[in-house]
Amino acid sequence: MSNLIKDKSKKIILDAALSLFVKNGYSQTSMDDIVNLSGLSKGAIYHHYSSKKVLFLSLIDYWETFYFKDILNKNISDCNPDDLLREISQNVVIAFKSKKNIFLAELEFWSLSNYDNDVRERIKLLYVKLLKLFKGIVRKGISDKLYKNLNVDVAALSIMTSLQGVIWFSIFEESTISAEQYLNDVIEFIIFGFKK
Amino acid sequence: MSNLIKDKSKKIILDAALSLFVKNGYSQTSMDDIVNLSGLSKGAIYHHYSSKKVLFLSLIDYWETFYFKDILNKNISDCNPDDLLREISQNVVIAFKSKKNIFLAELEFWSLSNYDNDVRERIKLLYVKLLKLFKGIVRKGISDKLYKNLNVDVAALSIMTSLQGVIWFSIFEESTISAEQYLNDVIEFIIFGFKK
DNA sequence: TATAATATACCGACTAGTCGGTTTGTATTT
DNA sequence: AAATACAAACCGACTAGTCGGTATATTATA
Repeated sequence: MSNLIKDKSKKIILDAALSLFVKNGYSQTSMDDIVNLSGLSKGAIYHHYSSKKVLFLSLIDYWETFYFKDILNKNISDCNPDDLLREISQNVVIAFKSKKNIFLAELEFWSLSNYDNDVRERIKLLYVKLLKLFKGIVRKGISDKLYKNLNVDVAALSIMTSLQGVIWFSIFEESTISAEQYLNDVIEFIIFGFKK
Repeated sequence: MSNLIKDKSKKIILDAALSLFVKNGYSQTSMDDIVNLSGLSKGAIYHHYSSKKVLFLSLIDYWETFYFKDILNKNISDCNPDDLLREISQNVVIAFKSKKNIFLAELEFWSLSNYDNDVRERIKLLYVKLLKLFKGIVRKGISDKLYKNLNVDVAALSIMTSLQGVIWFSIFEESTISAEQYLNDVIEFIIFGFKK
């Protein structure tokens, strides 16, 4: 059978698994749930993924390419750091508006990272990539004499935690302020703080 | 039987449950695990807590009084906003150093909030309290002409997300920077950003 | 004060059901 | 014919919650 059809089945399984894991959590989702939602059989799922955990780990890859490709592929060298940070923030806004699930998935990844080494190591990789990007931007800002002599590590972590604040919005909807407003304001706030 | 002995048993159960939920997660912790660690019987646990979920919800109260009492009882009126923010940050540092579990528990609470309304409403209460405190501090800073005319909601959320950044450290230990250093720096960074 | 009556705290075997994973079988493609 | 892709019945380990019963403490009564 062609790779296309094979990949199609895999995609069906991943889509079903992602939506169920996000909606009900990893442990509260049974393989039978995934069987029912995907329309495929248990045999089919175990043919493609050797265990529930392997399926979950594959989901992280799937999720990363789906969501983070826009952010991780930014080119630092020929860009204004301020605008790049605004752009990244906008990417998060767009992602939040179109697929709130993305951040709920991230929360699930965090949670499992706490008691599973394989998941933690996999997620760690992602944050190393993200922090590397943020550090690069901050360094460019400093060498361009745009930002003051910041502690690059702390600055990068501040960007990350601020952006990750949207997770909060994806769980606890707050009426007085929208996630978009928060992100737009907080990134300006950070940029201001970075300035000389 | 005296309330003292009754409360002692409850405390034993809560301590056992907290450490297990944090270590292995809610779903991955069985009532039998709690039976074994606490040394009490299943009957005893179900005598005090009608279900696993009720036990978990009680744990949130237990956790809140244990960790957040120092922070939530701050008095705003007669204090310098800058110093109060530093003090709160220090409370978080101390909590992190003495009991990393606190933040892993918070992560577990977040995760379950995602797919359980009762848990979400309970946790929401906590964040409303926290945000109210932060908003009060920011408002004081503004009226004291210490801070610029900030959007109070965004500023409060920025404080919260920055402090919650320590959760990241409790899962992914990063060698280049410590949680303490992060917290100390990020609170100064925020205070600086608030200034006129 | 002694005793009876009741309420609370606790024990642990048991049950009904769930879930991850296996096995066996079939259809399709190469 | 061999390998791949899938179907579905099945298995054994595990789990939340129950229940009949015991022990201990508190209150009522004589």
